Amino acid sequence: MNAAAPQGYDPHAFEPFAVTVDLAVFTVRESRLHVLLVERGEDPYKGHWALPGGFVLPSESAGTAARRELAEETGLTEDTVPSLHLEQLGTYSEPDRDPRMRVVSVAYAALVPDLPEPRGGGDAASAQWWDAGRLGTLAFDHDLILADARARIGAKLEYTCLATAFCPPEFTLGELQQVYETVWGVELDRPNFRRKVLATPGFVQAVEGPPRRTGGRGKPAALHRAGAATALHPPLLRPEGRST
Amino acid sequence: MNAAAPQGYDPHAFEPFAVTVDLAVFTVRESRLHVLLVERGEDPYKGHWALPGGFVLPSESAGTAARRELAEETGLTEDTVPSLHLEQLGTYSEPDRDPRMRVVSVAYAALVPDLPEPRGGGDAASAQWWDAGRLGTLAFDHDLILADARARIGAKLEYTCLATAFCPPEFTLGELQQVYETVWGVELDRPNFRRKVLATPGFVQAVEGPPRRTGGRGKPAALHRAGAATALHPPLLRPEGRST
DNA sequence: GCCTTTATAGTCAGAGTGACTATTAAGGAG
DNA sequence: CTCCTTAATAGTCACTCTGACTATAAAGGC
Repeated sequence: MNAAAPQGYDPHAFEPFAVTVDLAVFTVRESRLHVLLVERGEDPYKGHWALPGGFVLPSESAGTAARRELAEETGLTEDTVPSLHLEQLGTYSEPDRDPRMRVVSVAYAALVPDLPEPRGGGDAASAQWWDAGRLGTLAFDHDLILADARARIGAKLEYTCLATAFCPPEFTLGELQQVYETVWGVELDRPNFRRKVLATPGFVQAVEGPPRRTGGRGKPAALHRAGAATALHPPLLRPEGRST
Repeated sequence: MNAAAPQGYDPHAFEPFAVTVDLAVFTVRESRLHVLLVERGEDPYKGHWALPGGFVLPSESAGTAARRELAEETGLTEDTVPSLHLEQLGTYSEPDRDPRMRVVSVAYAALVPDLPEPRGGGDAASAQWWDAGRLGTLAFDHDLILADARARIGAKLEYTCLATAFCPPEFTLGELQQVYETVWGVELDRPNFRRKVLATPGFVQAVEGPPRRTGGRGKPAALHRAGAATALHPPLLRPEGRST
């Protein structure tokens, strides 16, 4: 049995699907990984929390739709969003994943710095940050998507410079280390982390001048910006085993 | 502008899409990376070569459809296919990627050992292996998909035990090294490669008994099987830079 | 001033790797 | 049968990177 001759299909013989995007938007707040969720107002799963998302419009690619949804849900202006890291995770297509109809969803993971509060331009009045470690059961297959997203992000921190996406434009190495410790759920040795980051060309660049960090106690830290590099070579491996 | 209230969509307000799967099926033949392609018999791109693929049926997930197509195109029996490595690459959804209609395609990469010849059970009479290094322009956005697939496979060889998927059930370390060299396009030092593979628990396991490889000249090599491990820790990094 | 906290500098041993050299065991040519 | 070639396997050595520490510097709180 075959759906059609290879690529030589009849334009009228296709099955209609709805295509949506779902977003796993992560941030680090108070040393905890947080995810942006929206509360469902209708059945199915009324009252449950779900990943934000929506339909892919006829004129959009899935990536464009994801970026649009991200802007709406976070309340960020359209000119801030392009700088955010948005990454396609995978596509979820089990026939029964939505009880009402056949919906195929392209999942994206987004990494944002600690934002004020979600409510902004979008109509997602009930959007809210949740501690990713203390979640109940989400709607649809969003538990699975979220688990995949966390695994992917954790793995990507190992061999890319992605961690800076969680930080504000200027940050200290201590803050960057916090990102790793929070996402991986481990503690890292501070001098070793510092040595590794500084030894990787293009990971971070020191901000000139004597400006230093205020706020807490202890010696002020030098500020850094994200560098031009995207890959980490050799990688910064997690203490224990791996995932993937 | 928003496609719908977050997840609270009207079942009738969706846009219809066709959903297909495209497969990048790789193998290593004669020290060259090969891809399985099919020739298009109809416009658009009539006469061009394309990745095999087809529609996702109403009762299937994309993964199920990909596995079905893989069985059809390679002519492998249904009971062999489950053991093959099949991995979701990503979803391609540019609005104009198919000139006839809106088609969203979920791409998969498959790794198979060197098979006799594709033609088998399927109706893909024109399926054929092509040297991945000497390809013309493919139909649709399949050049992009194929490039992404090669990048993904190359990266995965670094930190997973995936290379054994290209090998027959029993193989020599030299054959395994060939896989790395072919996919990465580099030469590796034989003793070092051997040391690394044997030092990774669960990567390969020696086949008992004195049986040894016949065929070529030179000292016979011990045979191995794929081990239980899936991750490579620490990774086997490519000599030069990275991709991703 | 003294203690606490955090940033930064530096040390040292062990694991892992790249670049080699050496040895063993086959087939093929004379 | 030998010698030569080829490929597998064993072993060496230096260098890099990392984990585990120790030490110093610079802030705030008391």
